[in-house]
Amino acid sequence: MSNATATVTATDAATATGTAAESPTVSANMTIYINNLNEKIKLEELKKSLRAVFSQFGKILEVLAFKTLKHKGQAWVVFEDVTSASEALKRMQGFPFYDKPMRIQYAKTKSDIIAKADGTFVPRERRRRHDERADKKRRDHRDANQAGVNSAYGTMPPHSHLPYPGGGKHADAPAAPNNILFVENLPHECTPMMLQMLFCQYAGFKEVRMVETKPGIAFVEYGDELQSTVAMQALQGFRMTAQNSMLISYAKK
DNA sequence: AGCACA
Repeated sequence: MSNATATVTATDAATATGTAAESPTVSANMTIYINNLNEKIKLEELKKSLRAVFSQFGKILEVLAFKTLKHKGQAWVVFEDVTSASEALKRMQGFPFYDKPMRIQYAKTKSDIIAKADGTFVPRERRRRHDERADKKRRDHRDANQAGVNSAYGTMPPHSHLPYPGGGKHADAPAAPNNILFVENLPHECTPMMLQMLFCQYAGFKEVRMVETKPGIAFVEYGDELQSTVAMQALQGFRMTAQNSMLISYAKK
């Protein structure tokens, strides 16, 4: 008996240590690092949607995402304080976003925007691994402007080639966050009134729509996508009956 | 898988 107890204790200790294996030496940070994001989503939309989904946890200072090979499918959301970041990390871990569960960790390092605010910012040339230090911004007389190709406005538009022939959405892409929720797995005896009682608790509620010929699903409309997102978070997985947990996603438009 | 500040 006491042996067993000792074993359990040892296991607990091992487990506690093992927990760190999920996020090795990364401690709390005001910035969360998200990966496993759907790489098919355009950056501007992705950042906007991340902001929509995460702003419920606190003020967001910045959302960063890049499309380079090394950084596809990843984003950083910078919160104003650590508490917001922690809450976001916990609550949104594994949240289905564009059909893929988000994987969230704390960022490994402090975001520039934070460092700038607290005075610890050091310009990047120091920490960039091997920056060709060609342009050290030397005080040479201004170099001949090379036909303007490197001007601030010379960058390629991000949409120079579209991944899908349709020019945008393709069949299996989930709907982007929007003001209308799509609710599934409802018990067949569920009525619009029952749903209204649940969904009208959240700000911006407008209406519930059900389709007679399609039992088990409903559409719930809010004033905007922030409001619909809050309701989704709150009611996701809500048990209507022992075998009916609501599955909520954004409606396709 | 991949931790940057375009």
